[in-house]
Amino acid sequence: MLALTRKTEYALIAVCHMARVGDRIVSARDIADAYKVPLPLLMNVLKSLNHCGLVRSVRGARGGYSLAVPPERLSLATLLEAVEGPLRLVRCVPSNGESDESCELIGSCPIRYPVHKLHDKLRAFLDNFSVAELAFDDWDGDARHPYKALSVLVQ
Amino acid sequence: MLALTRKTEYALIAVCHMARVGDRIVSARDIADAYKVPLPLLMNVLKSLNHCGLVRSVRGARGGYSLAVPPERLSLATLLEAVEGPLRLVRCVPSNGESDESCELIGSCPIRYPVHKLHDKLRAFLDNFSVAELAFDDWDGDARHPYKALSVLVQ
DNA sequence: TTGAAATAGTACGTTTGCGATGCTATATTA
DNA sequence: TAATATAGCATCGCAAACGTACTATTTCAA
Repeated sequence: MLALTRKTEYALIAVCHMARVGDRIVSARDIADAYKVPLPLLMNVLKSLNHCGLVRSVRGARGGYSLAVPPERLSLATLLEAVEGPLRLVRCVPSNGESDESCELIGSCPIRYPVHKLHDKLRAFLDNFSVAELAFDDWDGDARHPYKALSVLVQ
Repeated sequence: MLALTRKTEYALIAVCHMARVGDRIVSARDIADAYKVPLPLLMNVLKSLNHCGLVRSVRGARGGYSLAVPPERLSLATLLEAVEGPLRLVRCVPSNGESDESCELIGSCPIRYPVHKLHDKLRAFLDNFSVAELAFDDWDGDARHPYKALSVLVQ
């Protein structure tokens, strides 16, 4: 439906939070409590992110997570693929050299080329949208805005 | 999963075909046969498009469909919404004045503003991508390309 | 006038993937 | 050694996507 999944929403929240606190280690519980995100789901997401090397994890008491990649260099495309798997607008796009899962129209599909072009444009769009852009957005000077308040709290 | 549904794929095929043949009326069967699209599903999609006024329908024998909007002025956003319903990247985006379905974080959500910004950018991207751009793409001069061949057939 | 072709509308069954939960194992700190 | 936190599974329910079916209506053409 061309919508983000909840996993991605949780990932965005977590990653933005980590971007804002810098190198400090934050536990999944901290994030879950702060943003009212269900803890078990958030943990699942963070496991995925860790598995892909986007965050570093520290086990044990006082453990937690921190970004393994500078937020300016972490694209939405990378984040999405870490959580939702290969990004493919339509099935016939061979994402990352994966299986074509060709739609039996292959070779004669009337929209194959243009749809691939569309896919590439969307991909480029997500490639160029960094987590930093999300986390450190300027809030048009509205000091009452919650993130503004948060950014003061956090550093 | 940030992917198009099959309904949308079928809609893209149908609409691109209609854009290429101009004002001629084509039946669902014609399109289904030409592109090996399952006829019943294609008909469902065309019904939706007709319901939204994007195509004109002619009933009865020799009936069929034709575009009701010039392809240059038919955006992907419009097409998507006709087939898949309101376009909302995340649930908390009140698309078209519809219900918020607020995520109980409303007012304190840390990524609300930036995600809305992302949503707006994606929206703009789809608003500015016309069906004509898909249907009449230049195929980099590859005359053997199937659409190229089709375009010769068709006008 | 009648049959064939085509769309209109709606309803229903099936499958898939997401959302959510639970459990055990492992590592670290106090 | 107890508490805290992540790692890695595995499973289950449900909503949405996917596909199918049926009847009604309209139009053309023989």
